[in-house]
Amino acid sequence: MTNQEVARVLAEIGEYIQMDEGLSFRARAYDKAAEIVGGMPDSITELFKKGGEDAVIAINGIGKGIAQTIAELATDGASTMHEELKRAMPIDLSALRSVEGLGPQKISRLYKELGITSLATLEEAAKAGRIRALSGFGEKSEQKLLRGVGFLKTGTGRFPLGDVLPWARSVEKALAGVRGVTRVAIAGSARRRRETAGDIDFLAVAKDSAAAMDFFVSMPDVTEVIARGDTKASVRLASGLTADLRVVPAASYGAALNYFTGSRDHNIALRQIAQDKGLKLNEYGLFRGEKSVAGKTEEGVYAALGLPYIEPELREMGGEIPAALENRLPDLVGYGDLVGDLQVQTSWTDGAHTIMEMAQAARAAGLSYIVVTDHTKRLAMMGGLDERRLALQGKEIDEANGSLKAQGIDFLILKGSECDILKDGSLDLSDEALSALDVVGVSVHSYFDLPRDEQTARIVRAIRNPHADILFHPTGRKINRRPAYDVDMDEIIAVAKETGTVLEADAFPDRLDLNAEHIRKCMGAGVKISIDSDAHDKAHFSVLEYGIAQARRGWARRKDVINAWPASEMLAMLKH
DNA sequence: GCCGTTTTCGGCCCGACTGTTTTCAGTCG
Repeated sequence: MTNQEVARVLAEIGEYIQMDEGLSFRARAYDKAAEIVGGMPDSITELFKKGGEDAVIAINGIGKGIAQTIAELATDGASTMHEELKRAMPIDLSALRSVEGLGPQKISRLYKELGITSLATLEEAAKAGRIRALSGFGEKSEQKLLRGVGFLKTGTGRFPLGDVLPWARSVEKALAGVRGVTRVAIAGSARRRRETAGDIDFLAVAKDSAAAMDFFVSMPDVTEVIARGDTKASVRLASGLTADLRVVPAASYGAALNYFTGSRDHNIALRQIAQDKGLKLNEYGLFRGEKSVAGKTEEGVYAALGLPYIEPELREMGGEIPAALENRLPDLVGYGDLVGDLQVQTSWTDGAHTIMEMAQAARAAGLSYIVVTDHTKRLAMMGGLDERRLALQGKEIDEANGSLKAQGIDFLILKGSECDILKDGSLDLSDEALSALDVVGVSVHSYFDLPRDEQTARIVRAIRNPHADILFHPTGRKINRRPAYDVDMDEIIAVAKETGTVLEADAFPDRLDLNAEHIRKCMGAGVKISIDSDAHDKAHFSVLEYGIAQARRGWARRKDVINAWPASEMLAMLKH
């Protein structure tokens, strides 16, 4: 069983408990355990198999009771408690739970009093007007549930950050122009730069919140106002995305920004620290009794808690609190730190622009070198380069460099390749052709369905090729389109460490491959990464930001990222 | 159900909004 599956069972048990007890501490314990297991980098069932129940109990937040459930899941693939709860109430809990406004207690009543077990039976009952008859429910709740079901049927989940951040920034700018608004910020998971967003949170400071609220609920793409109070509004957009706005006084800006940035668990940990110091932390500030101790700035809040400032990308309860307490937070790679781009395609294959056009665009984006990495012949559909055309391209690069130099422009175009990894792990170009290149990237574009062992062995063979410098988009996943191929990344990382191979963090918003967790593993193993745009168009250098964000989420420092180094140092590293 | 250099018992994060209430429960983040 995967950690996600175990987490789901634990969370469902927690929800069932909530049906009877409300959000009791027992229910919370299951909820919390689900969060912990879901966020663990290593397999909980493997941990149990190796270390027994004791190893599981050693995890903070998991005690004897929940460890027993985990033990059952690891050995039988099922938990008696969970099975009994499901038997007593055979409902599609996760589907019903995803309806806006429907929580455990209402779900329980709908089942007991109307026999509602699924989205279909919920919709039927609502349409027949049977829900409004229940005490505590009314016509409005019934309509809201109906809208909720309708929304789920249109089926949208989380949106790639690259799709929503530009929109969020435009709203941020517009909000800043609303009368009375003195500060605006994007908060939530978008500020933490999670690779996808389910909603977007905005925070504003305004003397009079009404104008900001009015603006927010009447933006052109709002299709539904879910809530609108004095200080908080929530809307649904045509795209399916939800957006929240919260307005706070200036004195609370830092505390509120911290609160609305999350993650939820990070906030809970901070409040725990506050509590231990006899303080109370909420979105309005940090208080000792009635007296405000901090709250105007985020830095001030952290400082008053005895912590250095923690960057939003780290606020995921991935060890940032202990690291902060011990003053060993990483000095993260910065958004302006990249000086080169090691994966760029041109019109020689499937790119839209010429080598020189891409070089000029990269320079305009603040870079001082690029590596031209067109596809190779195996990708015939894209006009992949064979050895002969690659040599011709090399001549064009020499000429382009000469022309830049003649104009006194300090910019370097390097020769490279996105060389295809064939089914058996051999490379698509001859050793002779590869040895003429400055940087050799290798990548998988076929046979995604190989068994795990075979896929891993194939990629290992490719990166063991002495010419291979970088493994491009190592897992092949495309967000919301296809999962990663089945590959043992721990093994790949171990071999990369041994061979000095660099692993790429492809910055393209639908790839973000490596993801933050894998980058974190690379950091742990001492494997270097490159953050590349995978640009196919002049406009694509802007996506580097998303790759940097994921690298920061993976605790990468500037010195861990080879294209944050000058070209000479980067090349010296690749050639050992 | 989990946890503990103040505790093995008695705590456990905190507040806004909605709808149905007539003082609050449920949900959400």
